[in-house]
Amino acid sequence: MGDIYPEKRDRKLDLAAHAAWLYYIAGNTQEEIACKLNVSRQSAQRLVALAVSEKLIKFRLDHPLSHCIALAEALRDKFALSLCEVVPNSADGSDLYNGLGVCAATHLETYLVAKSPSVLAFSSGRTLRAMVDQIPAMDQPQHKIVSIVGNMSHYGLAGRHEVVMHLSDRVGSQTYPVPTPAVATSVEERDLLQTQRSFTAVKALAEQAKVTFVGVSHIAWNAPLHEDGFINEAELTELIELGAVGEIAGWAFDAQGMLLRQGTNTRVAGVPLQQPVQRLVIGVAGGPRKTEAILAALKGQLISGLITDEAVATAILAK
Amino acid sequence: MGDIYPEKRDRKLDLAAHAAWLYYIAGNTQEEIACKLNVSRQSAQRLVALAVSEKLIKFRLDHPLSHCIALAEALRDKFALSLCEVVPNSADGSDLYNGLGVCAATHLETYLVAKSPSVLAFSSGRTLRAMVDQIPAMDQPQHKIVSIVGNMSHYGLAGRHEVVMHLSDRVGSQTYPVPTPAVATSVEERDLLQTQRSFTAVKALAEQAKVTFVGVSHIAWNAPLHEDGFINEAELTELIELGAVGEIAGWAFDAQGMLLRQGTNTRVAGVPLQQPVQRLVIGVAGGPRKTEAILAALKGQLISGLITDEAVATAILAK
DNA sequence: AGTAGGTGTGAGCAATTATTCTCTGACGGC
DNA sequence: GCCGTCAGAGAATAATTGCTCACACCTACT
Repeated sequence: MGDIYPEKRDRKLDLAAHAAWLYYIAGNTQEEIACKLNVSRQSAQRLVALAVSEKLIKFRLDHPLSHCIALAEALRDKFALSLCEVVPNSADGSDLYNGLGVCAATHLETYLVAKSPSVLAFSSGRTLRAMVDQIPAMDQPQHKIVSIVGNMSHYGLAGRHEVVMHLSDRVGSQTYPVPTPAVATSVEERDLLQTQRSFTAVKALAEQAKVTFVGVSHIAWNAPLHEDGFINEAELTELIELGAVGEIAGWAFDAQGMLLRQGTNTRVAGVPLQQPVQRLVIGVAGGPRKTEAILAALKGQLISGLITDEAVATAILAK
Repeated sequence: MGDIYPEKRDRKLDLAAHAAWLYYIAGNTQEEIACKLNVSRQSAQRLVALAVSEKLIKFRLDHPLSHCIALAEALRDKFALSLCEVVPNSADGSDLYNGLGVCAATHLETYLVAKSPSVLAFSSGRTLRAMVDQIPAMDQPQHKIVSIVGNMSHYGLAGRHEVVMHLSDRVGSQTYPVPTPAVATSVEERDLLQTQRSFTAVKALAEQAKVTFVGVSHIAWNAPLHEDGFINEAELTELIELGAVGEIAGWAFDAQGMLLRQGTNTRVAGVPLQQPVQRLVIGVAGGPRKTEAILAALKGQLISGLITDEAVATAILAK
């Protein structure tokens, strides 16, 4: 009688298929299915579950973003992120800042439109600037917008990719910029800057920020930190020799995401990063050059949220 | 500002896609989704529902019988059937009786294995005989097995495709055959037969049957009713001229499924059919020749359940 | 033959999901 | 500019679903 076993199992799978059809395709409830198939409601439930676990019924997401969603969820799982978004790459690779900006902006907006006052913190950079450019004008004076990074170069110029002032222009919130260079010329200068009343206030605010948006940059010969004049060539060389692969808000870290204890990191004038980060810090960054830096930031738990592009997400997951 | 509308809608669809992904593919609960997407639980529910209604998420049944199941459900809907099964056609078209038999037998078995006594009624014919052949031996004396159709030809021979005696042999139930010809030679003979004690008992039982399995046959020059000797050629010709396209348990009906009031129908010696049928009467029939007869039986509400094959189901739905 | 282990079933209950209702805020017409 | 209408969000509630348990049956092993 052994030969009736597989047959019996087949019959059950057929029934399960039928149940799954009725449930997912015809939209019946399990009670209706039970009735139609002449089984108890519990059995109907089991049949549906069986069909799912046996992969008799397949779910397919028919949406342009479906691949990105899958990547985002994979990243979220792998690095225990509170938030992860992956934006599609346009075919020609242009327009990346825009895509990231739009995506990050929608998240930022959810905080901005809230009526209850929040503290929102930001680093600077091209990507965050693209985000701010997507924010429509509004009037939300109840929020506090804090910069966690000095935005002047050594030469006193305002940084090219200033974020917080532009944002506060648009949303009318109180702003707390950090009127110092990103990297002080000496440890002593850094210490001095950090005793300033304005800096301690900013630091206290930043530490209670509901969310912090940060850029993630790579460190190499074309590093933005250098190109934008925040560090000089010698400092950049030193960082590279120390193994730096990326930087967040001026703080350089190695391939494992560990913040360096030497080089310019001894003189960064901004609010320190937590490692591992305890609050919601969303890294917004994309582009193949940044892949290693972003991966490192994730490994080192410097960020708890990530908004990136499809190519980077794919590359990170492939490692 | 009109141009932000479609954008807004897109964003919602993106979100809905994400929610659906998390729900159906990642198996998250709606609360987890709500948390991950930073929306309320209700909104998450709405997003999932939206994704389903917008067909963002597709369900596909990956099962050999999936097409048959879809056909069966379509038939069930169209003709308000309590039960409908469609069995696949084997590539070469052979083996149809077997397929129908196996399928019908599984339904019959569910009644037979029950411990509480039931009355089960049957007509006769090749297809039902194939069903009975699939029933394993068991010992269920509590049931009553009733024939609703006379099973003798005019010449006193037992019908070639006798059902109830074979079934009772296998399951050990009490049997109530109808020891008359299927069609009497005259109205008077029919009336006489129907006053017999044995017939009235059978009729009473049949009318309380939990389920009735009937064959559905076509009426044409190669009609089983004629080939098996239940009616002669003149009677067949008459039926065809009266517009008969099919027959159930000897009762002929036209293309609309209306039982004829003339011809041999005035002399059928079996239990009458209800029209429309109120109880569970399962028609078991397949093969392209029977398509019209089966369709008519459905239209005329002579059966409330159908077990047929894929080709017939497809043909019926195409009409 | 009797019993232990496994498989499947139904009941009841807990968790999840769907629906309904109400409210708020936005838009358009007057 | 004001009011009506209406979409969208949240709360309450109803319905559905999933889980756990206990029991029954069946198998296989002693």
